[in-house]
Amino acid sequence: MLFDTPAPASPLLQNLNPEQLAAVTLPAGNALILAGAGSGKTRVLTTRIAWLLQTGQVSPGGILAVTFTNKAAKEMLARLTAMLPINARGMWIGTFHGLCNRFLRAHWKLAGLPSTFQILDTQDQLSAIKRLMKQFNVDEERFPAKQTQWFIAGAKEDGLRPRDVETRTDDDRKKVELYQLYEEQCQREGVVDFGELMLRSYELLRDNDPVREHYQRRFRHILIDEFQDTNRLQYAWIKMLAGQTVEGRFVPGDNSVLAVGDDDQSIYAFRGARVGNMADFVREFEVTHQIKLEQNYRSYSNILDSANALISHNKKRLGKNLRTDQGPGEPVRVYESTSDFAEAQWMVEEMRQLVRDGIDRKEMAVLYRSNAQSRVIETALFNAAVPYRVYGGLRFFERAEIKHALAYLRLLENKDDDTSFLRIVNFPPRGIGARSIEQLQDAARAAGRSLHDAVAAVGGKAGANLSAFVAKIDVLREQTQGLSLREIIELVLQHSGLIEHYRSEREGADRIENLEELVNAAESFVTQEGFGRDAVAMPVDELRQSPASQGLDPNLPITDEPLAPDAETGETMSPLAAFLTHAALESGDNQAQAGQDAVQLMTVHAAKGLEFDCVFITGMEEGLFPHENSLSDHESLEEERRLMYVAITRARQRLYLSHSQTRMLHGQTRYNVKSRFFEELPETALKWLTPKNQGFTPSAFGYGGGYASTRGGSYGSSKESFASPPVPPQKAAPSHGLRSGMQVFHNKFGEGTVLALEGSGDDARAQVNFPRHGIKWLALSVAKLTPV
DNA sequence: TAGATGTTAGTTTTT
DNA sequence: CTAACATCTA
Repeated sequence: MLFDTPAPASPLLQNLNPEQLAAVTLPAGNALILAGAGSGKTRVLTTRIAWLLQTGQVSPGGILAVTFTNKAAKEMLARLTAMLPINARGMWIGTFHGLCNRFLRAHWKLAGLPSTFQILDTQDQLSAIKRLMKQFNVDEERFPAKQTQWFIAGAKEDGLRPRDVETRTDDDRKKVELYQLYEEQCQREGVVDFGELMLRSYELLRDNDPVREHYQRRFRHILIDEFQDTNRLQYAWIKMLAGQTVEGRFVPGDNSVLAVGDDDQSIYAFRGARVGNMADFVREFEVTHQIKLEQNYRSYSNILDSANALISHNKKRLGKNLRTDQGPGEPVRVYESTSDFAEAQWMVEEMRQLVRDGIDRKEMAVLYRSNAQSRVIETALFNAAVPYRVYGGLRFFERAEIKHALAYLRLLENKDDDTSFLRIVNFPPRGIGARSIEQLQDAARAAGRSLHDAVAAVGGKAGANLSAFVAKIDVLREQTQGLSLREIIELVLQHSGLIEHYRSEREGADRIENLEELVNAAESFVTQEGFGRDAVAMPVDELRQSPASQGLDPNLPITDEPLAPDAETGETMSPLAAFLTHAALESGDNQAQAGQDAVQLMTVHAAKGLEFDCVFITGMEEGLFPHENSLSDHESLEEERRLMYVAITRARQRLYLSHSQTRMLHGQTRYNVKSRFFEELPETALKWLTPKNQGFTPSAFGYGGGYASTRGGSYGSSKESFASPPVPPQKAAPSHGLRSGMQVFHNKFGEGTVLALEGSGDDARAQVNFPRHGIKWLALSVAKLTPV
């Protein structure tokens, strides 16, 4: 046996494999768990917490467990309460942002925030930035608001305030200036964005010794899920809670940090995630225990072998190999189609067969690299009347009508929230146009006040209209005092005129339905167990509670110390404030019609953490997957490979990979070669449904005569080849005579390989990989390319 | 102020 | 090719 662990004494520890058991029962100290896909990571994490509690090593108040998504946090909590009859309230289990919010609600004064601070989501943040840029006459051509937003969010992810950002160019300086102005605006309005929640919490911990020491003493065990996805700031935040930096050197504290992650599943570098945190963690936290969970309980070995072989092409790895006790299972099926249309058509037929073989549609997933690819697939499924569900897109709290209603509610809470003010000042229309608003903004700027407060300074008809609006809000605020959350929302919906407005709109019925759903959401928020956990701050109560009062062993070490200076701020939030927080931090499931047996469509990113019996990975082409923007540098190509690794490991039983010779993109037909990832998969695990290495010959490879499907295996077998699907108009072969995969010669760059072709006639372009000069796009009307 | 028309970009995304 | 956005005209 690998680990010398005592026989499981507790029923908690039964049925754990040796590595899992070792991880669950690790002694105090810092440790890293490398948890492969499908290796029972969540189980280990929750059992670890349960075991710590049950063996009296820690009280619930001493636990800090951090995840990235609300879903993961909820699942952890649910599993934990199923394992142990404990009061989960004292535990800090939640997302980074949820916990930071909780922390800031408790210490708002020390953090320099109003007690009613509101949270800006990404949309709100963008509109706040646009407003700011207009106000300061920033050229939006040179500084697109989106880019400014990206810059600010990126800086915060790295823990940088404006003065910390290095500037080289004038553009940099301008961006930093905007960052500074944005900060001042947010501060004035009493709002914080997602990054700010993290950064403020971090800075308060860093700058306030009593607060930091309190929480350091309190959280004996810190557990972090998906550690490979942490950004610089999140890692720094953890260090703040679990150690000291002495003369620039980090010294781990005496609490225990358990980081769980998988470097091979790091797919969020583009939003600031830093896999390097894993190696840094091992070094800086002087990790003595590293455990690899490599036993996979999800997939058959053909699938795992494919995943292992693929990911072995990455250089930067901590090293890990998944294994399973299940047999080889079915081969990984590979299909080549002539067009994206045909690819979708084939998939629909295949799915129908799977349904006939008794597979639930909800156990089938179609994964693609980018959202744009879903369209063709949706059309094919729709035409074939196959129920499907697309992940992604607007979530409940992001819908316009919901955001409008929330803006009213937010203004009741915080009158200075100008973003909310502007959203609804003329919605529904009440005769307040751009001119009036401009006047108001000028007045507000002059007085250094919020829009709400500056209304009195605007005269004339505009002023009257504005005053009427503000009066309405103020009256609503009065009227809603003491009402229940449900009553507040109902009253606001009525008096805002939103319902009425949507009633007169053609497409309004859905929106009204959603607004009614908002009342329900609030209702269940109040009654459900969710209330009071994530959103409401009650740290003072918790802190003053002794472990004994939580129904635990009174001999446990007391970890709850009296709180730092502004402890008096621990008053419970109003249900409205809590609900608004909830709305901002948890944009709502986007499970529109959950429960229906529908095929699941989503990007590979969205599929992380999920699993399905049958998985189709589509669009396996150079330029798409790996994405063309990732081809130029090694780092991002490795991330693409990890993405493919994530995609493969979603499948339990059956995996399909498909690629198409042509694909409509941006309204033009592109000619693609199959993905390089095919070359990185083990031939023995694959089964080519279409002849391998079929060159690109549009006319020679038609529809219908494709292949005789000879499925075997667990789903029974079917023999018939497909009925010919409708034949779409076939594109003529391109006139330039080039094909993907061809070797060509260029006068300047020399010999190269054609990777992709797009456009036709004068617009035709070719993407060519020149070994000495890299990958280039060349306009065929200009560049002379001769086939070698 | 609103609807109409033009313009432009177009990976991946949770909080 | 679209969808989202911005600008223009009734």
